[in-house]
Amino acid sequence: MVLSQTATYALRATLCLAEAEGSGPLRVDDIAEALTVPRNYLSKILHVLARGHVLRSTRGPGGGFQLAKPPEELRLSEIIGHFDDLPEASGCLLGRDRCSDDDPCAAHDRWKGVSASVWDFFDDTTLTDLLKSEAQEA
Amino acid sequence: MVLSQTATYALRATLCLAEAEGSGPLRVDDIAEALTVPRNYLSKILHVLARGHVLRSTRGPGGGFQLAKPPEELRLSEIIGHFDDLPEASGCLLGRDRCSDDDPCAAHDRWKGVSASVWDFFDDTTLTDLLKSEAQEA
DNA sequence: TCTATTCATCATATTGTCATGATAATTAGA
DNA sequence: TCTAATTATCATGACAATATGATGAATAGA
Repeated sequence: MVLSQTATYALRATLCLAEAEGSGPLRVDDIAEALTVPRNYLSKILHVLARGHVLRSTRGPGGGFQLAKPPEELRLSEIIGHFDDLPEASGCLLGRDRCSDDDPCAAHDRWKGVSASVWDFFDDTTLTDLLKSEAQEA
Repeated sequence: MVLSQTATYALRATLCLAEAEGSGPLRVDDIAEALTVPRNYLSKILHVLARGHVLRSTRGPGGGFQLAKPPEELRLSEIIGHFDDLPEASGCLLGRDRCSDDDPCAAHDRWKGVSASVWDFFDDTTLTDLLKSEAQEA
């Protein structure tokens, strides 16, 4: 997989919260059930996103998780970046510590463009973009 | 990192063997030292590549590893595919079991093109392509 | 203030990746 | 045939990612 299991869960959960935008917080239990994802594990993931100001959490009755900002402002990179190294940060394809235009590895020139297109995807796409695609289905 | 440590070692090792193309087999010890990579671990990796007909191994004095075919015919996908799931095979960004044009996830349409460009890179680039880039360096 | 609800956190288990060290099997050449 | 060289394989360990279960802390509402 391109993304870790953890990042995938995070993405699906925020997408789920984006769909429910405006109708109050969702409980971990409900999200976990909707996504068929381990409850406590998801809880920790959502907690990370809350600490990272992607979500807001409220405890007690009626509590749960909500998006911290409108879905059209939430880029996939903001979500995934809390769990996986994004291509931009993941550096050299051949694992060199430093690899730049000035000091390139054998793959640098060819890999650079591909790597950038992946980064651009994660950084340009918002939750709203994904919701739109979903709405277009069928 | 995009590639696992293991796949990175495999790629660097085959690149090393491509450079030495024609001058007889290289020993694991020498490759491991040249790449600063754990010896026994690399041994296992090279063994996998030999089983996968990417390399040929010969035991005993004067033995070692060589490419099983000329470097211009060896695509990165053939090497990496023995260790990592390539984007083509890694499926849905959101981790769905099945995700296709007919039954797409929310990210499918937008991710498809990016994913394909990554796959194309690994499947179109040969060891010779990388050696050429290296030669162009300063 | 009490209680039920809900997130937060801790302790632990499981699995896969990365890595090391020791030994077996094969082979070229003396 | 013997020996040294070299890959092949086995046993094991460290560590991170994934996952489970139990308990703590905060809060809305009675």
